[in-house]
Amino acid sequence: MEFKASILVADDEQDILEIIRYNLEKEGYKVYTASNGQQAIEMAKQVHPNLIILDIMMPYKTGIEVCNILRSQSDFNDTLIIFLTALNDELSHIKGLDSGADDYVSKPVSPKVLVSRVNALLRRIQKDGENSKIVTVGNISIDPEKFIVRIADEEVILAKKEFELLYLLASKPGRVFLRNEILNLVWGTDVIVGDRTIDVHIRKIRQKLGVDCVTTVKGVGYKFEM
Amino acid sequence: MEFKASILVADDEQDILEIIRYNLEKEGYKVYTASNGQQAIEMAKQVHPNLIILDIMMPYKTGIEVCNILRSQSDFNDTLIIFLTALNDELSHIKGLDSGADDYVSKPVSPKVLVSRVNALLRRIQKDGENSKIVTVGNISIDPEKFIVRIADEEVILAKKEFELLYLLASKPGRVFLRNEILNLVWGTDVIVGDRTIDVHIRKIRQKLGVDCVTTVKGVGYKFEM
DNA sequence: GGCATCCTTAACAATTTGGTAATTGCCTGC
DNA sequence: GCAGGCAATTACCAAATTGTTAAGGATGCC
Repeated sequence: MEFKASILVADDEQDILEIIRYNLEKEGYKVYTASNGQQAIEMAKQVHPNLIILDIMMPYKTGIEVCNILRSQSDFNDTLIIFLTALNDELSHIKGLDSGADDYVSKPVSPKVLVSRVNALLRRIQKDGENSKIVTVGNISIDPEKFIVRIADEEVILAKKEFELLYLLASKPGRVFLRNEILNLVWGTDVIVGDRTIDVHIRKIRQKLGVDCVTTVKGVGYKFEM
Repeated sequence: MEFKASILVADDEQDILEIIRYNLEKEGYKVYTASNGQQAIEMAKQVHPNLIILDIMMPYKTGIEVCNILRSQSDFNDTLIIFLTALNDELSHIKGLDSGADDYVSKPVSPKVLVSRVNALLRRIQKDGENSKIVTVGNISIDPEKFIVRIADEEVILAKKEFELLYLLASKPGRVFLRNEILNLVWGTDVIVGDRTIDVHIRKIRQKLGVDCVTTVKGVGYKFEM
């Protein structure tokens, strides 16, 4: 990934927009902007940013309205939202947070403070990405960076697709992945492969690993378990 | 779980500690307290709270020191930290957030605002728990993600239709499902199957589970109960 | 170019599942 | 006690699903 994360900033004051953009880009974020509530919603749907900074007082739709609309869509469950506002009264502070925002910052705010808060919020989701490294289940460990699978310190070489498939299953041991899920997550949505393809790869994995850790759930999918 | 989440509050002013405790407990949180930095660390290691509220100015160890110590241990990777302080200058604000805290609140702060911020932070981790659609009734647990039925830790393997049927019944224990309802919900409206089909599946479930938890309501339907 | 590996597909075997029909058993009302 | 209605049981078959194997095209590496 080229950028640390993507951020959508919505404010009707052009100056503020630019100041924030400058500071966030300096930190390595990809920044999108919108200058009113309606535009913010449209932009959010298009670019699906990791975090959205919303001014509350905006034309067409207030930040709170935007927040409510986005929060009602499951696509934006994981999107972080920060309110930015000149209102400093306690009530709107609470209202903002309770409407599903993750943070609330009062204007005037120094760019540095804002950046710090953005970093603090994004630190959590970034960690998830980083952590998805080595998976260890029982005496099997899978290292996606080194592309190595080890069973009791014995290295096993898997082909790319086999590896991706195994890694997916092992990332949530016990959980059943539907054939469709597997296709989407390993092959992607735009590639169409025959039904037997998955089976053949599963077979090779089972064969190469020697251990029986991939279980078939007929009519449903496959799962990884020791 | 009895409590929504557990929170450790560390502050050297007893009054503040009590006010915060009162307000958080009112919200349904389990609250632990510590009155200096050292104590906060010890307490954190013992109770592993979901969130820690740290006053910055404390004897023995400042909040920032506590934060750094805890953050350096992987056990506390997922622990949320909020700084609470009278210092309102920008520098400590940034320093606090950059040292790995998740939020920073300046004193004097109204309890309501603090509670809102706590809620906002915890909302994210609580969601993870909700996702588990595991149904548990008595000593039977049904996990649709892992496609597993457990009776007193004994795994039972059910076929797809059997599983779906059992999951439906168990999702509302005690409630009677009409044969028609069952057909619609498990088989769908467009598939037509004979009347005896349900019985046969029910029989297989009873047989495999070994426990008599599916009750027939003659002329009406079936229900799940222990 | 030649070789090896990987990915996919096709064909067939093996297995499991879901559904049906026939029979039996149980309860209820008469 | 008997008939009727409904559910339980059993055995069986067809359909759906997966396992296995082999083969061909694609790709990359000497």
